[in-house]
Amino acid sequence: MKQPNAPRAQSPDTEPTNCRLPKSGETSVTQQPSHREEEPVGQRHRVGQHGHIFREGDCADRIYQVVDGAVMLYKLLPDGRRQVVELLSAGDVFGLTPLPIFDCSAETLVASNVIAYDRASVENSPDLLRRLSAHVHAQLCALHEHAVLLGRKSALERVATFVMHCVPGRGGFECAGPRAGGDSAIVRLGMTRQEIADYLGLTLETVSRAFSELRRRGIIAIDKQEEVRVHDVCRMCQLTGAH
Amino acid sequence: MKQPNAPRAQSPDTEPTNCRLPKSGETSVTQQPSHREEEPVGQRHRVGQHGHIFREGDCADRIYQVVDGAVMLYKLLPDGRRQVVELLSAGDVFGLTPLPIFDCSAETLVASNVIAYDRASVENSPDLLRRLSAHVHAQLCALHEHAVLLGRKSALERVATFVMHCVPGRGGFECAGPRAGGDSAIVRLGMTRQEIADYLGLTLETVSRAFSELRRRGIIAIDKQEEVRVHDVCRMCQLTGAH
DNA sequence: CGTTCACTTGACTTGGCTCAATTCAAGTGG
DNA sequence: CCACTTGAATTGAGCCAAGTCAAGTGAACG
Repeated sequence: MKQPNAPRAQSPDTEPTNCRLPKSGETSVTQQPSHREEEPVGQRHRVGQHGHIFREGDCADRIYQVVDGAVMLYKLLPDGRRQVVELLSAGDVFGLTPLPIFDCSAETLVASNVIAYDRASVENSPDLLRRLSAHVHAQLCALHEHAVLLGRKSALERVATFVMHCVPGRGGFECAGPRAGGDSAIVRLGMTRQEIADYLGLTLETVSRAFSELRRRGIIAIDKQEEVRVHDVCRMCQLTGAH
Repeated sequence: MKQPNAPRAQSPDTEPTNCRLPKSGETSVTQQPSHREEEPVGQRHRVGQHGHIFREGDCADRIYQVVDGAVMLYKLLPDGRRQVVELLSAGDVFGLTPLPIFDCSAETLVASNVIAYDRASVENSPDLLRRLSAHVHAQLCALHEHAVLLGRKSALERVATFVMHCVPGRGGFECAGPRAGGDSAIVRLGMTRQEIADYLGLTLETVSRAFSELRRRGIIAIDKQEEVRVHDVCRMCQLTGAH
C-alpha cells in the first residue's frame, strides 16, 4: 500500500497560470519607504482567504514576506498526498529557492498582506538581504523543530505541540512558566482539521481523535470548532514531548 | 506509549563544555583569503570522525560552513528520542539561529573540515552573507523535501529516497533520466543503520528490513554493508514516491 | 578463536490509517 | 420559523505498517 490519505487530500482549484500576482504597476501597488537610496522597493499585495500566491513549479522571480495574516507552504506528491511544510505569519519570508522555480506552493489561510520583492534586486541589496536573513534563520530552526515532530512524536504530542504554538509566549525559549491561579488561554486555530493533519503528518480523523482525547482528559474545551480553550497551558505543554 | 526508539537512541559521549572548537589562534587556524578588505576571515578546523562541533544549547557565537566531509545536525527529546534534522556536505551552512544558543547539535559523520566565522562579523559583511545565503536557500528546500518524507512517505519510500540522494546527479531537478544500457551505480552510505533511521524517522530494524526488501526485489545488492550497488537507478527512483 | 559491534531476521503488538456512519453548524429557501 | 442541503467534524470497527522484543548471523580485531 502507498500510505496515508492519498485520495483524500483536496485538490485545489487548478488554474495553471505562471505568476498569480500582478506585476509592477498593475493593481494595489504601495511603495515601501526605502531605508537607503538604492533599497529595492517591494510591492504590497492583498490576498484573500485561500488565495494562492504561487504554486510549486512556477517561475521563481520574486521573494515574498508576510506583512500580516497567515500563509502556508505545502508540497504535493504525484498521487495527491500533501504535506504542509511551513506555517508563516508576519515577518516570515518565503519563495526562496536556489532553482529558477518554486519548490512548493504558497496559499493564504486567511486574508493577508504580503510584500513581493524582485528576486534579483534582493540579492543585490545587502541591507534587505540582512533584514530578511534574521527571519530566515528563525524559520530554519522552526523547520528543525518540525522535523522532530514529524519524525519522532506521537499523534497526541503533535497536536499538543500544534496547539501550544498557537498560545503566544508559551513553550518557547523564554517561557514564563506556569502562571499561578488559572493558567488558561483561548486559541484560534484558523485551520481546518484537514489542514492541521497535512501539517502534522496525520489524517484528519487522527487529529479529531486527539482533540477529543484532550477534551476527555479535561485539558481543553472546544468552544466553536475553530476555537479551543486550553484550561491548563502548562499541563498541555507537558504533553508535547518537549518537556 | 511514548513512541519510537526512546530507549534505543545512543547517548553520545557527554562532556558539557560550551565551545568545542578552539578560539582564534589556538590550533589549526588557517586564514581564508579575503575577497575584499573588510571581509571577515574564517578559521578552518579539522574535525575527526564522530566529533561534535557544538551541541544544542551551546552559546551560538559562530556560524559554520562545511569545506569537505559530512556533518549531521540532530535534536534530542528529553526521553532520548533523536531526530537527525539535516545532513550537510561541502558548502552547506550551519549554526544559524535567531537565539543566542544553538537549536541543535552538530556532529561529523566522517573526518571533515569546516570554517568557523564570527557570528557578529558575518551579519556585518554583506558579501559573505550573500554567499552563505545561496546555500541556506538550498538547505531550506531540502528541509521542505524532508518534511514531505517524514510526514507522508512509507518506510520503503523513505529508504529509496535516501539511497537516491546518495546517487550523484540523479532524481533532482535536472535528472538526465534513465541511461540506456545498465543504469547502475555504487553508493557509499557513510552512516550506520541507526543514524539512517534517526534521519528517516524510523527504527533501525525497519531500515534494515527496507534494505532487505530492496535486495529481495533485485533492485540493490549490499556489497559491504556500508556500500550499496543500485542495479537499476531509475527503478529505484520510482520507489521514492516522488515520480 | 573468542569478543564485540553492527546488522539481520522472526514473532508479536499496537498506533494510526481506512472505510463507513453519524452528528453538528451554517446557510438557503419556502 | 422550520425543512432541506451542504460541508466539516466526530466516532466506531477493523486492519496493516511499523514498532518492540528477542535471537541469530557475520565481519572485524586483538
